[in-house]
Amino acid sequence: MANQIESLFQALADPTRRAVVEHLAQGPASVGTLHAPHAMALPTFLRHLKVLEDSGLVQSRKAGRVRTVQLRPGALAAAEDWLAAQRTVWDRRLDRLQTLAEHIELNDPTPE
Amino acid sequence: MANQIESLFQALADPTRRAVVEHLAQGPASVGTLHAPHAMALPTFLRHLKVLEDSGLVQSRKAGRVRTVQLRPGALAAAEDWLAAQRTVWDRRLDRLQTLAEHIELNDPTPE
DNA sequence: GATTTGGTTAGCCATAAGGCTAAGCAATCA
DNA sequence: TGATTGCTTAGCCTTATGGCTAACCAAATC
Repeated sequence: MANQIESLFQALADPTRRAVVEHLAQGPASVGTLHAPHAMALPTFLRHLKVLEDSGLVQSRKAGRVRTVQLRPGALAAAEDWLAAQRTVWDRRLDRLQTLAEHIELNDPTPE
Repeated sequence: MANQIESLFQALADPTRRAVVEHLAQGPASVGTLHAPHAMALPTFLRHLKVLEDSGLVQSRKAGRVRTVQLRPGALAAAEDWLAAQRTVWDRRLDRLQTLAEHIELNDPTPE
């Protein structure tokens, strides 16, 4: 599951792949359709799709000679959870600092 | 600020860097402290810190010979927002499909 | 049944990313 | 002031990543 997060962020780190995710948020699409707006060779694009699929963000199946790709519901959850978790701890800490500052006028948060 | 998202996900794509973020969520720390749990040479580790700092996730300043690093509040927001946005469109779509399915008995969208 | 179409596989190339050692430098400490 | 500590810089190496072309295969089409 830690490896899940790994490949998730990895997959989302590339602009082409994020664009594909955004496109797919509107609904499933064929490889060709997804490829069209991207100025790169199909094989190159296909590898991006593979990364997305390996990360679990996307799934696809082939009907005839057309492969249709769609988002996998819930796939973003892991990433969102991680981010939320960080922010939670963090915010709580900032609250504490804030409280502290109100007491001792710490206007230059020199740490540790 | 699309480039913001870019470097954000990029920064979070590496396990060492995510670990540093998790560590820093507990509070600011010196370079040495942050480095300790990681089995890699300091210079290597320093470059991870640089990536984090360049992405805006982290900031640091030097007092004497010690550099202290801390999280930048709100830095994760862009990433969270992007994820939330995708999920929103997506979920709405799935709702529509659900509705559709109730009408026409589309009971197996199972791919793979 | 030949040709197009949509995707796939294989292989090559250049750059980026992540790792290392060695050496340097400024602030402390003995 | 000399040694130690905490980082920093420079440079090198290896692998991963993102891009390409060429050739191929199977499903539609003509």
